[in-house]
Amino acid sequence: MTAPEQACPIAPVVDIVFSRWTTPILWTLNEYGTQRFVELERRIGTITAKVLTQRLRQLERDGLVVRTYHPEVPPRVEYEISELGRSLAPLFASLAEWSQHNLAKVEQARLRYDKKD
Amino acid sequence: MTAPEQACPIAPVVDIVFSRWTTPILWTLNEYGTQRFVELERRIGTITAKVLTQRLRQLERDGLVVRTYHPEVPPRVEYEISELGRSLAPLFASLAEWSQHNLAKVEQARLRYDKKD
DNA sequence: GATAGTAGGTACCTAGAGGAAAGTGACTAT
DNA sequence: ATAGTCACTTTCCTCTAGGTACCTACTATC
Repeated sequence: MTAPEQACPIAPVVDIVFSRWTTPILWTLNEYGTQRFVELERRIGTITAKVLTQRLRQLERDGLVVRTYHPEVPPRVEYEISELGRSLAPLFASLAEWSQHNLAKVEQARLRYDKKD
Repeated sequence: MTAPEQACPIAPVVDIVFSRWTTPILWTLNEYGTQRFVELERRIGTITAKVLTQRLRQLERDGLVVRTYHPEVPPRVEYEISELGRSLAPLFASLAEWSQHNLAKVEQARLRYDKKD
């Protein structure tokens, strides 16, 4: 299901970086630094523990997040953004800037489209 | 289903720009210029007509794509990227560059992760 | 009469993503 | 003895994105 985008050279990186929940997780880790599981869970708010686990595993596998397990009681696990993950920061900043300048235009386009017809 | 990401200021723009199939469509329109429906369909390859229609409508509604209908027989419809859509070009270029430098690192991280354990 | 091309629309069906809720294990605090 | 904490895991359920197949209207071609 990931194959179809041979027409687009950025498709693979989009799959990795912009799949569901990855940007809130990476953003939060980059913004607030190293965090434990429940901290992430609370800050992101509406994500369920199961999905958060899945996404963190995927991000760890892709090398964007570093997971450190401390075998204490109760267990403690810390997540931090990796160097590779941090290399996405300027990209995210560009996105935020585009958003600031152009999100309103998208809204206006939607209003126009929905009004007529 | 779009609400949960209040923790992340780029979440709205990610929803608009990086939802499924949008990058291949925008990329193709930007690369090859104005095109008809079947041209897009063939170039992207594995997309079905129904989904392509859905995505094009969404992109048109968001103001990223301009649709021009010529009431001839047989009907002719042309799609082109809008100015707002073109404003994404530098962003896509940054993504392509990140991809060139770091996609291999993601691959290596995956190999490491899958090997141990 | 049959077929193909054009740009879709519509109805039906299925696979998979994601949510809700409960369980786990080992220890601590009350 | 009970409840609570942490970081999940597991089971069950729902919902929707996307696929398949067929339909439209009109013309040209064989």
